[in-house]
Amino acid sequence: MASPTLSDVAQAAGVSYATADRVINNRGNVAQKSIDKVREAVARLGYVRNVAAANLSRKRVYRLAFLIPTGSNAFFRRIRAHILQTADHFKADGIRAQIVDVSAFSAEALRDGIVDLIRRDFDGVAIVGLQSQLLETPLEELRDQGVVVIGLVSDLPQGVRSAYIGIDNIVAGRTAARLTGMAHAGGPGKIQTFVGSMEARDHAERLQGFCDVIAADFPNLTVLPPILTKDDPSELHRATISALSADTRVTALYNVGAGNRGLIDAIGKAAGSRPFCVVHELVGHSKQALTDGHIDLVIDQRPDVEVNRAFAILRALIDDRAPPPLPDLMPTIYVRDNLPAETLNDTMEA
Amino acid sequence: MASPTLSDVAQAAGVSYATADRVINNRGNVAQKSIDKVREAVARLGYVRNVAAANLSRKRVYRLAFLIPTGSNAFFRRIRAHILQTADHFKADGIRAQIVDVSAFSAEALRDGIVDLIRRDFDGVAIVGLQSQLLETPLEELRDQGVVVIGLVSDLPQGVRSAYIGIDNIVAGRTAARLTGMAHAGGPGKIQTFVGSMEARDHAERLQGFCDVIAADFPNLTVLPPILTKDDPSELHRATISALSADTRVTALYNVGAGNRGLIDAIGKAAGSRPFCVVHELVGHSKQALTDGHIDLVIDQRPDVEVNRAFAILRALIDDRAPPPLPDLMPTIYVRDNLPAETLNDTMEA
DNA sequence: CGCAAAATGATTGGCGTCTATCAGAAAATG
DNA sequence: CATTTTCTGATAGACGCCAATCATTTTGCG
Repeated sequence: MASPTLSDVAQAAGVSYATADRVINNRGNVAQKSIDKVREAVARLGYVRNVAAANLSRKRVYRLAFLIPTGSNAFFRRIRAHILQTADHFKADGIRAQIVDVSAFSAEALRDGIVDLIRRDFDGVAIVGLQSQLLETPLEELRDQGVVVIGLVSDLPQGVRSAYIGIDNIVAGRTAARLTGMAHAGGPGKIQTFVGSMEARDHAERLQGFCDVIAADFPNLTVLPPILTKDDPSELHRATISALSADTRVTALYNVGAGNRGLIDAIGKAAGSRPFCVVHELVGHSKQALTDGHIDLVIDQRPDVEVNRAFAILRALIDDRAPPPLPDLMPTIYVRDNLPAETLNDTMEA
Repeated sequence: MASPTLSDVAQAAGVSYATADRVINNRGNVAQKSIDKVREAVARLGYVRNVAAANLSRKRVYRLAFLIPTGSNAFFRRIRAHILQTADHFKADGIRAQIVDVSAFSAEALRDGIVDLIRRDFDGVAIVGLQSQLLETPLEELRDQGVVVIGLVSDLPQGVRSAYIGIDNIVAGRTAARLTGMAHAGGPGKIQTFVGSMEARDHAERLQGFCDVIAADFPNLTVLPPILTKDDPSELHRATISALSADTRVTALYNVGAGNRGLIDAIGKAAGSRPFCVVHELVGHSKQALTDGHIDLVIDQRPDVEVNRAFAILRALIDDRAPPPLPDLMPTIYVRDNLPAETLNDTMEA
């Protein structure tokens, strides 16, 4: 009934513990015949290495770093809170995780942040990345030191990271479009879009996906050229007001980027009926706006799920074993009725 | 830099290892003064018990059972696959999980299944439950043996389980209604609903939530009385055809229960434009129907997430410690654009 | 004060694995 | 065949914690 140990395996295979150990840890200097005997015994007994004992014995400590942009962005505050909370829980499993601040969206700053990591002896790092060649050399250096690197939320140059954890932003845009299209019930419409910056890859991809679906499946709708907002709430506020008051009746608004507070305020103050509104990321104010009926949909990338995955994947990569079965990550649709219970979001509001 | 051990704590507190151990394991026979000293040292050093070492030492084995209804239901096949996969992964952590079959939706059979568990020495069980008083006595007996019991997907009588892991079906129904309402864009409409059985609590709750939202926020829409289908695909097939051909133009279909294959077939064969269609649970055929454009939305309860949670919560309850931070569980909305990548679902199709 | 009760210290033998060492046996080599 | 090379066995000390024992000290109380 009890799980077989490596001693049991050795005995069953008719070899010594030392030989069995040599086999399962690939230490070499073992005859093929012995390897086969041990493998057979492992299979027969259903031996599985006890990771608790293994980690204890080899004093495994996972030192993880999360490179996260600074700034007051509500979304990244959410990410940070999740990381800290998860890190706290995993302390008992020998995992130390810390957040390293990088100034937001500057390739140079990010490169410097990565260079700093090199001397700090981590086992794995998760980075909110950028597509910049500046990062490639330092990331290669990190990797050469045996540090596992993954992209989080926003991808790194593909050659130098072991995994990317984040949603597909084309899918996110397509999803927004599908629902916006549905909400027109076959009638005509004009959709005003807002982007923070067309250089931001996620923004561009979302807009791309959005336009693709509208063009393909909703010929009755037209997508107006995006208004640039720099993710700045006051810019959005202004742009929203002008979109609402334009003669050409806009039937829907879709903000690809951040700064939703401005959009929401503008809508909240506007009189009469409003267009169908879709934004990204569920945070304090977007959630409130859903509840209040100021907006209709929020497409969220579930940073909590992403952080969970990041921890699990980092651990798996460091141990060089298969990650546990984890929920898939995809853009999640919130309406006012399926909002998650209050957890972190409220405390985030401040 | 290295984590403090209990010996370090004892030393820092100026007591012996034995006393420190007595404190952190609540063994009693310790003076308050010593307790305080140890607590202070723990806080000061940031001591966290090494669970790997602890579990190793106490030979912790988590024996878990999942009581799952038998039958060819695609949803439960999905659940089973996830359980087996997760169980396999956690073998290395000293977790043995097995699935125990119960014949579907019979309170008597479920009671017998629970009674069988009593003699089988599990540490925790997750049960796809029913609201039946029949279950209370055997569940109490289980609990008295120190077995942790949680409800999964469908709740148990509340007094006798430690947690429930599943979505709120009222929320699920409300979500379906919100989107169905949106899809009418303010125009008039008639919605045909289908339920498996009004005795099934989840069905009743979904319908309830659905009707509530339509009544409150979409006065232009009417919900037709539900058609009973017993979750039988051929019943649904028939009912769908008649709903589609009725003189009174139906603008939306909402199936609260299972048997979607019949509904999908009927729609696929129908000519011309079809009503807006919403169903529950993403499985092989509902996913295909979304992709093919036969239906518009699938509300899913993410059984993979549920199973993940079940394992984590059971472990936490057995160890009497806080569960790890986990993603919230809520009805998830799928359109054809945000479908998860293929994992289990395909193999499930057979 | 004296005695029982309560509290503490000191210590031990695991748990299953890793890592290392060393002697001895088997196999390959010329 | 002797000699080298390759392989094997036996063993031991960690890792951090648990559970238990036993001797000793401190405390409370009459």
